[in-house]
Amino acid sequence: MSTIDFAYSRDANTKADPAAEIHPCSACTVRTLTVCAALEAEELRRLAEILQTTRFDPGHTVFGEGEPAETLYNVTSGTVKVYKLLPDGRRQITGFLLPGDFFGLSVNDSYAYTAETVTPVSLCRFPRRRMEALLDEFPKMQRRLFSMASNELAAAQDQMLLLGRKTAKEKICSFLLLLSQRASRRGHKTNPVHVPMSRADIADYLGLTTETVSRTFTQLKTSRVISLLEGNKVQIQDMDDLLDLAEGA
Amino acid sequence: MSTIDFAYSRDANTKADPAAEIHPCSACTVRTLTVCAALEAEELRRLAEILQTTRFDPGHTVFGEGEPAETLYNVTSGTVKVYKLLPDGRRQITGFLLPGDFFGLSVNDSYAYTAETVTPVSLCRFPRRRMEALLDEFPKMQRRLFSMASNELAAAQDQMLLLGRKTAKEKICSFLLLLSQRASRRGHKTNPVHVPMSRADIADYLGLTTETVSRTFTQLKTSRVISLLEGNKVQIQDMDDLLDLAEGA
DNA sequence: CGCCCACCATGATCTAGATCAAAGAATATT
DNA sequence: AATATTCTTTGATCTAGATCATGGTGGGCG
Repeated sequence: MSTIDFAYSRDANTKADPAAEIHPCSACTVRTLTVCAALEAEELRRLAEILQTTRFDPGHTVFGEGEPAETLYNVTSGTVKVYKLLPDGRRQITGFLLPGDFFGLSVNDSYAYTAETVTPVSLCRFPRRRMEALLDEFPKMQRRLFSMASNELAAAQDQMLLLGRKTAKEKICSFLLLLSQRASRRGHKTNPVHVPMSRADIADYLGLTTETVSRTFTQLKTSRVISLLEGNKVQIQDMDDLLDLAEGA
Repeated sequence: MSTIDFAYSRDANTKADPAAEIHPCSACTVRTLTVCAALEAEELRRLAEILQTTRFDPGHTVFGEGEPAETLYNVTSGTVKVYKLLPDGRRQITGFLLPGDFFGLSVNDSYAYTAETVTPVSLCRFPRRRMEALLDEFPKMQRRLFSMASNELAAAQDQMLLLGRKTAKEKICSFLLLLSQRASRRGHKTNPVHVPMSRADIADYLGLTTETVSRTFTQLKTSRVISLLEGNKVQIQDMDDLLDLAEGA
């Protein structure tokens, strides 16, 4: 959910084992190194000790809303969606997690949302109790975590503005812009931007229906704002155009 | 934005001076005491030193989006709204702050939203730099702040579900329920619940128009779910009813 | 006391986006 | 290669809530 600047950005290309197999996670250790940039060698060694990586297929539920929150996750590769449901099945996706993002943090004892993989995903697991112990020992990590939560909060407020007040077209443009910006922060190319999630997922993220998402994409394509490329890529024709469209300016 | 459980809950009834007058804030010191429950006497003394209280009239802008974030605020009495604007003036209120709530925290150097008073308000000010220094010294405060941010994040996700997927009726019912719950957590009576903000503010919080808010209130009144009392109070007839209506169950 | 002005309610109408329906297009399965 | 399955696009229609318009109401102030 939170995006962090990493000194490096390539993901672990370890041809990892099928779902649920577990092994130590060296890539994530490096990530964590950056997260806790100021940590001492000893502290890093201790952190690395508790890290494990797991690989999941698309459509796998990592954890469900209400389950006891025993693990903090970091995305090593792939995309994860987190969402909340209403009793009748209406769904709101509250975030897409990309490599480098953390999720599963909870101050209560249970998860407040469901987390599900969108693509094949590698996750680095931080057992909650051991993580908390580390936090007590190393205030710098605490601080970093707080700053991550604050960033997420700011993003959440942007999303509220989007959900409450933007039109369908503005929502789609904002979404593409967001993906592009996040790609840039992770050191990937921002244009064309990779859109790994389905129309239905985009709809549930933006408070729309799949039909409206689809129609809006064709509309943007027709008016030469974007073009749709092979492999779920979207080419943005004019970034400034898109920026204006995203804010209704 | 965040709600915290306080050992005590009555607000400072000090007949304070007109807008912008400043004096030491003893009530807030007590609040902060609870926030940092585990702090030592010396730590508390240091905190009390940096606190100041200011009183504002309704409709006063405490700070605007984009201004340098130099102060963290705690609501001593009254109600504050925080919102974001689109270039053409569309507004999304992202939260109402009640006594005990903090706002104005920013990891960046500028505020991400505008904060404006709804009722007469007393605010306790925490200068940012001195606050940060204290946080460095006392990790427990850092921890408490993190937990507050996490709670706010969970609330933000609930609000996204509301904005993206709920009907007007469900939104209004959820809103009343939220006010009631927050009143309860602050040790006030939960029914009838005090609704200090205008229809327009409620509309901008729920992603509706004033007309729809008004219509929905009368609709709920007609169907005997609530009744509107004197002094901006709303009597909830059946709490369970309301809870079902809020989730579309 | 009564006038004003901002808030609130309610009616009439409109429309963005939902819903319903069905035909392509892509991907997986046998 | 043929077939099932799921995702996407597009069309036709409907509707919740927006917009436009107007009158009611209550609290502040001369």
